[in-house]
Amino acid sequence: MDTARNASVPLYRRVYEIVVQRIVSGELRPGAMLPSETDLGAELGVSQGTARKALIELEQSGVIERRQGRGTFVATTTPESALFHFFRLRRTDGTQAIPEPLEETVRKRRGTAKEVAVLGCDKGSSVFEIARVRSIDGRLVSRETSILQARLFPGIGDRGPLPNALYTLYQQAYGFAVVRAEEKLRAVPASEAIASALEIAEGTPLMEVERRALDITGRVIEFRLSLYVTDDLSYNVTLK
Amino acid sequence: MDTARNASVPLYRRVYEIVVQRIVSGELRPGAMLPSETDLGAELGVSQGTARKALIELEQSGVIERRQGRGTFVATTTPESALFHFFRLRRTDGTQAIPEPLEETVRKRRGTAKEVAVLGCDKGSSVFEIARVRSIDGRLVSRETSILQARLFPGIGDRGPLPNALYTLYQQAYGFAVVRAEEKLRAVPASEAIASALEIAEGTPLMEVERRALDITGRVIEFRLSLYVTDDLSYNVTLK
DNA sequence: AAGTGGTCTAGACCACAAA
DNA sequence: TTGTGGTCTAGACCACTTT
Repeated sequence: MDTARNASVPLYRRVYEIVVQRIVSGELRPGAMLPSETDLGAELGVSQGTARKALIELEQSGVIERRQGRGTFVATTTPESALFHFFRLRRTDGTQAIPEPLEETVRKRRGTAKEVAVLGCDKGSSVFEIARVRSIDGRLVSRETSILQARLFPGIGDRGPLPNALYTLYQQAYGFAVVRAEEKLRAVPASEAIASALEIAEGTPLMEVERRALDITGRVIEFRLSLYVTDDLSYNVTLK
Repeated sequence: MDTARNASVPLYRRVYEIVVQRIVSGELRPGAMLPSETDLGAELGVSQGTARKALIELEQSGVIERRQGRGTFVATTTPESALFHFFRLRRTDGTQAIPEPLEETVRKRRGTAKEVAVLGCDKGSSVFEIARVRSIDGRLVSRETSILQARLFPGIGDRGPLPNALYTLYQQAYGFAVVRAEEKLRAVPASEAIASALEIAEGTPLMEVERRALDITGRVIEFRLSLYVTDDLSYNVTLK
């Protein structure tokens, strides 16, 4: 911890950034165990308490997971957590609904102006478009369209059927862990195309969710537009 | 800190609960200054570091606010923070929209079965129903219906026009601070009554938000059903 | 100058999980 | 038994705000 000048940035913050760098660089992969508080502190020349504070903040950011007696590990996006953490639909009785993918198309094309702006890539860049229709309890409930930078996800179109939880695939096959998502929700009428895809009447109210999925560094990994039929379902949020 | 037995609950957690009790009991009112870390620790017989940990968690819960050099204060629901913290609508360009109340009716009646269940009061209890229509940028955008236990909000119907930010009123006039809200969102068609109230076509897709507003102790203070026109607006959320 | 929260240290002990 | 995270202490010093 002696290379950087002070600049009034707290020591524990530097420790935080160093650990993030190790994860981003691939030195620490998802699921890997971190050094203990004592060892990390010794290695970086800070006290155990300072290393601990950094680890606690990393845990609160969702970057790592800590378990008493076991150790500290780089957070893993399991299929379950990825699917349910960012999937907010519940049945009206409050129970978790499990969405099953039914149809899926993947194609590569040039990104629209909005898409490249959101993804932060150059104008004219290629993107992958993953479109899926999903059902819950045997009823068609959603159409989702995910846009990815083609440069970051080579060959994602040649893998055959994609898993239910795309975020697990992003992490395991491409090393991008989604830790945050920003969403904009609106109520919109079903267009003719959507209505036929979801077998509902044209004009049926749908919940439109525009999502930006971000990695540790704040980069937009995926830009997704979802449409949900909320007859028997609701989108649940807690504000604090 | 010597009265309670250990029971494996951390000391800082007890400090946390003691401070919450002082706020709930009215001993510490919103805006009041708390003792310093050192004084609080000395008073309760714990170290400054332990008192500090409790205060940090209280701050993360939104119960208190801390400012270096100034002190620690019971969180105040200002009209601005109350209005914007739990009001998630933004214009499509992302700028904050300011909702203006247009019409307002307050009436007292028996709570429905669902209402008394949500509010946790006895069957047949009286409730206040506050219905409001709001506009943004001169356009009608929402109809909100808030349900309150009449027992907890005496005379709220006799105050004349209510302020834009109801949560500030709840806190300042009745001592209930809303610190958390749980919401269920759906897309629904406008009924005939709603359509005429909001001057839109019947069947127009609306965003329906069912909110439970909770105080520190987790009690439901208000049960609110809102309907929003999301033509030019979106409901913004960040998932972490 | 005095008082506050913010950072950092060094060490002790407890609770939990795995070998 | 060993190693991990979790709690708690006592004290030092820094940064910020107010008087």
